[in-house]
Amino acid sequence: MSYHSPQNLTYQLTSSIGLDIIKGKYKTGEVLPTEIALSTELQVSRSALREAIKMLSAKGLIQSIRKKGIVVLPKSNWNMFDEDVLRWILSSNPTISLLKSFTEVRMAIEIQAATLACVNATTTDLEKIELALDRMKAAEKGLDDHLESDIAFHTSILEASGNPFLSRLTGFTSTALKVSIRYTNAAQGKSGDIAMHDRIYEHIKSKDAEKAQIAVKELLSNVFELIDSYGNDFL
Amino acid sequence: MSYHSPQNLTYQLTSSIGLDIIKGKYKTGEVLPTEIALSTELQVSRSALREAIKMLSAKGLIQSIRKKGIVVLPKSNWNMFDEDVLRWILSSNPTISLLKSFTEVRMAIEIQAATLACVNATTTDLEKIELALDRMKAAEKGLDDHLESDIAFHTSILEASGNPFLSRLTGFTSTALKVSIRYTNAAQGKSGDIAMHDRIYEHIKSKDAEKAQIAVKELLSNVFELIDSYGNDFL
DNA sequence: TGGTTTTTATATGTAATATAATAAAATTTA
DNA sequence: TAAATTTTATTATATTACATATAAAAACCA
Repeated sequence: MSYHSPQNLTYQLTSSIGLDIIKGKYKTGEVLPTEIALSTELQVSRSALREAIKMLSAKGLIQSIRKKGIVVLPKSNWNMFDEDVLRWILSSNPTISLLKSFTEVRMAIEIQAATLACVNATTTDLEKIELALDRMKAAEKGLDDHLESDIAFHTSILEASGNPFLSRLTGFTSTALKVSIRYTNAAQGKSGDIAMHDRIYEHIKSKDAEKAQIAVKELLSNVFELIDSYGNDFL
Repeated sequence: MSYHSPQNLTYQLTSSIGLDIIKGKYKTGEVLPTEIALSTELQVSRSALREAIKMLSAKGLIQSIRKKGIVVLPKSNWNMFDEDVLRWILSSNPTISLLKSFTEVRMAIEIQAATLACVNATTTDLEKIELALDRMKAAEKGLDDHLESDIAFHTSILEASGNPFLSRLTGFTSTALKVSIRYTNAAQGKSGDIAMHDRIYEHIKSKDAEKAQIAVKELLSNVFELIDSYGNDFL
């Protein structure tokens, strides 16, 4: 899903410096080494480095100021909904608290998406949700991938909402799912899980917004509990 | 709030090309003119142009591909929660439907934020909300700015949520408010408006999540109706 | 002819260097 | 000492050159 070639030097630099910032090598308000220092240190041209710096500033991590240098912006400026930023944060700092925050946002977004889907979902949208559900059932029998089908289910609801902002949060949700599952290790195969997903689908199909909301809330509350119980082994 | 100097050439290019893409001058899948063509056309160096291109690709609007060129990515890749992208979209295409979608997202986000604020808000957080409320009341008497104080109120609740993702959506909400108000022209001065804000604050203060949720929902439903009624004059 | 390989052209990727603009720091001057 | 001036450090912009990947064209071959 990364739309930058990883072999691209500029993007490699972006990731590397971005990670350094997120890991706290350079803290808020601090200035990075000068462009010349950084480019010689990393053995790349100043142009390549500058392009990476521009990408990071486009994502809200840093700001270049003449004569002063490249300063790290406060976290409140970081584009948390940028997939790169999200991935960098999670790959370096996947705390339980962050996973919970993730789930809280999912709760807000997915409940609204389900509600809107009850009104706006087209036949095609509904088919996509059902298809994802079928894949989840197939995964139970080892015929498909648990994680991928689960992601497909949730993103198809976001898309069915008919809201362009919600439907572009598919990357957020899929990242959340990937990380949650990697760190809680559980989720899949839990009995009753499919049933809950099924219920969400049925309520959306029958356009019962209230019940759909409750069903989504129930499902995500379970994720919440899961993070709490399994999560304590980590961090 | 823009953290790039507007006099900065690279950023000017970024905005200009970004707007062109959003306005549909270059459509999804199409390739932009080559770097050399663009830079000569715009009378800037190739380096400056390339830096702008990198910023746009960091925001998910385009992707540079060797030999093929700079292609416009589908809208599903655009970072809609990036403030630049948001502003470009709204300044060129402020449809009623988009304003409604905005409000739907606010609904999702702010209800969750209020709920969490009931649990997580610190004394300082509550003071900030109250201060914003006081400013709104002052604005009623012409002693403060309506829009600014309204924005302050809503962002302070997002911050009080204690959720790092929600608290970084302040830019989204403030943009939504600015645009909504510019295009509906109304909202401020509406009797009962202050009262509703007051109620939200009181419920958060007394940690009554359910009532806070209802109050936020009520307020935003009003915004919704406002867009519907006033909005039809536009678009 | 039709498919395969080789060549060429083209666009982005990377590098190196020079100069401009600018804001902070240091110095000079009244 | 305080204001004006100069120096300096850092990013900003421009220019040029070359590298590299690859799509398209050309040449080749069975």
